Amino acid sequence: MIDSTVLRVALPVPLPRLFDYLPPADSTGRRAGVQDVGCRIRVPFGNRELVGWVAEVGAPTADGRPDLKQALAWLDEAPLLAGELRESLLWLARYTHAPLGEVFATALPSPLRQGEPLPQAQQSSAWQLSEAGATGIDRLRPGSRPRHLAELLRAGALSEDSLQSQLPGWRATMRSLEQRGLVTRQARPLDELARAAPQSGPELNPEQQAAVAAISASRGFASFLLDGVTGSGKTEVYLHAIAACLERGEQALVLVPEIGLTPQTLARFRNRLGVPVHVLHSGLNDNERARTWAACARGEASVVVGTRSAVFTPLPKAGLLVVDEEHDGSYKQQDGIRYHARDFALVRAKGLDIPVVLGTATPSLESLHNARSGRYGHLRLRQRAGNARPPRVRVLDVRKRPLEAGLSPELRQGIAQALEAGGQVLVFKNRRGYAPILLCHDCGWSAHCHRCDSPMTVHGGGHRLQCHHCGARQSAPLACPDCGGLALQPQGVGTERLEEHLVEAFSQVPVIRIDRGTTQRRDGLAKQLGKLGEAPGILVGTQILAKGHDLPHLTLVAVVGIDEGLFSADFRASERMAQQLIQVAGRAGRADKPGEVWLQTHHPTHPLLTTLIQGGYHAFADSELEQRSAAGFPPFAHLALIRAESQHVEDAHSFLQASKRILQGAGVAVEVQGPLPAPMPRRAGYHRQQLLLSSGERRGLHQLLDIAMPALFALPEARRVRWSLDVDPMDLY
DNA sequence: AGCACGCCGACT
DNA sequence: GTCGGCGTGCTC
Repeated sequence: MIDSTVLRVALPVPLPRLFDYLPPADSTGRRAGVQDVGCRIRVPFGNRELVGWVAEVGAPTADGRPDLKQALAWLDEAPLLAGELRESLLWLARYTHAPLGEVFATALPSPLRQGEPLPQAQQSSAWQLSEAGATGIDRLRPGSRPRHLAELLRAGALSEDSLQSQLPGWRATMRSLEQRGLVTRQARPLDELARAAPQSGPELNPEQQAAVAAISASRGFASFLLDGVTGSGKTEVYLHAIAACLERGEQALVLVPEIGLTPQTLARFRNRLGVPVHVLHSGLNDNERARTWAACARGEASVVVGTRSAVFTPLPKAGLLVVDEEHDGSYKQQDGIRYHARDFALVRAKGLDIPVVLGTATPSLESLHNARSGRYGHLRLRQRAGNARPPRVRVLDVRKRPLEAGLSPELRQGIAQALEAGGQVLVFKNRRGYAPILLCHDCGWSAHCHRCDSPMTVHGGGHRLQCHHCGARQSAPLACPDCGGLALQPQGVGTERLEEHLVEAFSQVPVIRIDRGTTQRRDGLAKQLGKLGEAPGILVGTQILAKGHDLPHLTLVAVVGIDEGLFSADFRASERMAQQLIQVAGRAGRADKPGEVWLQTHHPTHPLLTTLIQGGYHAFADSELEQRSAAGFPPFAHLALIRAESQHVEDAHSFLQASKRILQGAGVAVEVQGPLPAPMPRRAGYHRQQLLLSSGERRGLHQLLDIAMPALFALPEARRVRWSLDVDPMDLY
């Protein structure tokens, strides 16, 4: 009995417990102790090997088995997950009621998860313009690839990693520039190269100054809702607050929504801050992620901009967290560990004892509620920068009006006028594809997905069918499968059909459709928008158009078909619709050209619309918060959803039934509803059912889940279904 | 989640 | 005669 120490290890398996091991045999004389908590370790598990994290070190538990296996090897000298990040992840595991090992696995880039050593400092070389390149850049043909690459480098040297993410396939172009002596390769560390004199930005207006002052004045943890109308210069506020943070030698982390991370945004951060800006998004490869993670862990990276998962970046010298567009739904992970990056950012800021800024023009009702109740500082920016005027909103009542491709004659005329006046037009329709339904006019049959029981969307001008829920594709039948008739007609209007119609009706100007179908790549959107230039033209698209790039020549935004959103069953549908409407409306008009928003609807007197249009987003939010309060929905109640899916309905149902018995037997006052069919009762061949838990007290909800989750894992019925728990579900799907 | 063990159908 | 289907049981 030389060493009775036991290592309690968190493993990336869906089992709600730690696993005990004897410390590995170690020739270096390493003795296991509390200092090893957070180190990765390789262990035998069943008949395979896993990488786990030492969560606790201690004496063997009384009920533990006597025949412990020995761990195989240490993978870290010093803990990889320590201090604040470890504490915050422990919190996340408790909050999501998920196995700790799975939470750790979610937080780490995959090479580190798989046991690779922490990468060394950035060694990849960087490229910069030579003197000849800096002077000769204007001689490169505008719009060409070499010119584009040279423009990227004009802001300062770039590492090969960031080139890879900004301009895939850059190497060939770079080689030709190198042969002409326009660029040089540098092996020096990127930090030295990229540090440039920060450029100054526009002068801040008094509201922006007040916001920056409030953020910079806070010592220790403080949370702010930066509630600023579109175009009010929230980014300027971030930049000033970050600059102040950099001056103190501290790190800043900026979270952005999935489609908000554009090369333009990055260039702006790089130019204005004068330090390397590290990027983390889904397009990076594993090694790039691991390198950036390591650079942050060592405190070498001072500014990180990233999407959802960047919230797990280690920040030993943290000074500021920013969550841009905090209302955006992409911050919530919808599978695996269902965390909300905005909420977790608050936990991290608390743990790091630094300020966190949530910025948006359309605050989530949760954040607004927190701001109003005094939990967050409420910083408001009411003015648009540069004296731009808010767009004028006009509601078009289309009841009884003849519609062509869903457009009324008035709207078509409005578009024509805007184009004639030299402006650009955005037509917003939140429905991809040609038409949402293929209907047989003879017998009433309509095309449904076999695996989802939901209508298939018509694509390809009427020739193809696609299920937007599971991705299934097939060609459209020529005759009705039911009655054999030839009267199959696409019903309703999607962006594709709108595009078809607009191309025909406005053949003299370019019509560009932008939705998930046309814009796969990250830089694709910029390229497509570039095609429009400054000349009159039409953009047709879905919500992907609601944010991101500046469209300075846009004078008319036409919103078509928001009526679906007015009557959705989901409790967050109104909020989402209002946010979408405000965001897309915010695209219209800049300083020199006032913008207009035309809203085509069958429900011009719907209270939601009238409140939103007459009173703006905050008036809408007031009335919506009242309704949430009355109906017992967030932020006035706290929800958790247990979902189960299975090939056989009975399996899902009996698991949830058994779960409900356990939940109700726990003696905690939490309302349990269900089992009910989920709003998409069948998806990709699986039957989906759910159990909704709600409580006025967050504490009670968690108490119940603490008691019940181990029992749910142990249910024999659990093995026959795919199930998950979602604390704070975004939608009840 | 993986992975093995285990007992019933159509094929080299 | 086997290869392989997925039910069920376990992982310190």
